Amino acid sequence: MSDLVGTATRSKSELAYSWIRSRIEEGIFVPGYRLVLGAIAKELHVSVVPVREAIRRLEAEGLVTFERNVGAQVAMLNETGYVTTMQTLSILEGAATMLSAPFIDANAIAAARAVNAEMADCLDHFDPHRFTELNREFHSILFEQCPNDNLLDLVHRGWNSLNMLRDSTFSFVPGRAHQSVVEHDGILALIESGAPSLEIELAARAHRTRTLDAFHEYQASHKRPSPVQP
Amino acid sequence: MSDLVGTATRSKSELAYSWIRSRIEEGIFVPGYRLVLGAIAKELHVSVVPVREAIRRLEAEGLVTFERNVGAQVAMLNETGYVTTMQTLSILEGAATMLSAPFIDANAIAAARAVNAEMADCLDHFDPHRFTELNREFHSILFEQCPNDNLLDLVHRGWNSLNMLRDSTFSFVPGRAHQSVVEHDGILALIESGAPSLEIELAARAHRTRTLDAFHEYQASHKRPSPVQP
DNA sequence: GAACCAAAGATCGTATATGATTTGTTATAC
DNA sequence: GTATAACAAATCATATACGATCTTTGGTTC
Repeated sequence: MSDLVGTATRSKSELAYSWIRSRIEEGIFVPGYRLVLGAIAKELHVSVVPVREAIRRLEAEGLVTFERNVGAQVAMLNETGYVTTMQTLSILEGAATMLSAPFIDANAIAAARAVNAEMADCLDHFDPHRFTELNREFHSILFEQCPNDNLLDLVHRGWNSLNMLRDSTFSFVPGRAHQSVVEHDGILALIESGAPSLEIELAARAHRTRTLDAFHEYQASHKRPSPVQP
Repeated sequence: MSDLVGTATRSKSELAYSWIRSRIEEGIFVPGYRLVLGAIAKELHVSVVPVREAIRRLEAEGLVTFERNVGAQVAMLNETGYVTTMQTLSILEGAATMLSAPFIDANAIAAARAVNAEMADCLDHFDPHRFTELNREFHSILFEQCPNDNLLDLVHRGWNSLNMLRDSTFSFVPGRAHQSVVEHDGILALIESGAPSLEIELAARAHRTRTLDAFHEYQASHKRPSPVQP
């Protein structure tokens, strides 16, 4: 409705796609939630065909799992899935940071520092939701100039999958969050100083790897509640 | 038909998917070839719905491009697409090699060396097709043990896209092919010697990067024929 | 009471049909 | 001869309908 100069008419499949996707991102459709074609179709006043197409697209992007003759549900990463995705992200983000570094100017660095400072504030005022948001923004600034679109695409895909656990219980674990803020500053300083690309890459990668380690510690001390299964 | 103990009954969508895909891989559907839903459906004696689904899946995998109300065609990588994909592959394959290294035993190394030797033979007997095949096999042996499935998946996806140019004119350029054989040996030696993981990763990545450089040189000297547009 | 079987219900998979959009073609004006 | 407009053909997008498959429920047997 509030489309500015958007596409003339959005396809029904497109509509279903963005509708489901935003529901997932907003946490309304939690991991494990069953996506029933007919129900969604009825809700959106379209037939099942475009809904089916939308769901398969979401499946390809890793947000949804689909089983033949059984149906679709919002993806639930098991622990190994989480670990491998984080590991892959450490590789991809490291490389993306390295490739972006030469194109990041003083303005971008200043903007990133500002975001990072606000993240620190969030820690004081205990605002996990905003913190997660800012974290994403920080990475966007960092990668916006990456000359390899293909690589960026894979990074976003990884973020998608990880959003499955975006219950902000973990991403705001004080220890991890604080570490994140500090290391962000470190990476920015490296870029600013014109450090060798490999050094930048390894720093960025190590950051993500330490986040993964923090996740493991967190797992060990807290039992995660099992996801809702409506 | 010659399914051994395959799925009870393959879905039509699955059928269409693998049919189109193999046609692309065999070079029957060349880059730029238009994929008309109705025509394929008729050919396979199915309706357009599963064909449409197959095509959108291929689109998600990067083998096909699709435009609303216009149709699908086999993807054509432009030069920047090729470069970015190669760059991404250098990163992914490097990391995969590093992660696999600890799990590659003497048998696997021997097998890889044998494949590599046959690749050298192919150079003498000028057998580009077999060479490409062996190259893939070599990489399979190298990555089979990678503990990160997610990463492997991305590598395969990259290979898919690159297959678009699998006209074997380039992959068999003598200089590049010979270099490839030599460097494969180098990587195997590194793994065998128990070199640090970072060293292994960088070697593997550098190999792919040099392949990309070779591509550029090749481009400079040979004008690629523009893809067929039926 | 537990295990098994059968029938009902829910949901998916696909064929067919029709409306919507794009592309190609022909005729007319200048 | 070129450009434009109207029309025709091709193709895509989606609704509807029905058969296929899985899941669940209720009953029966041991």
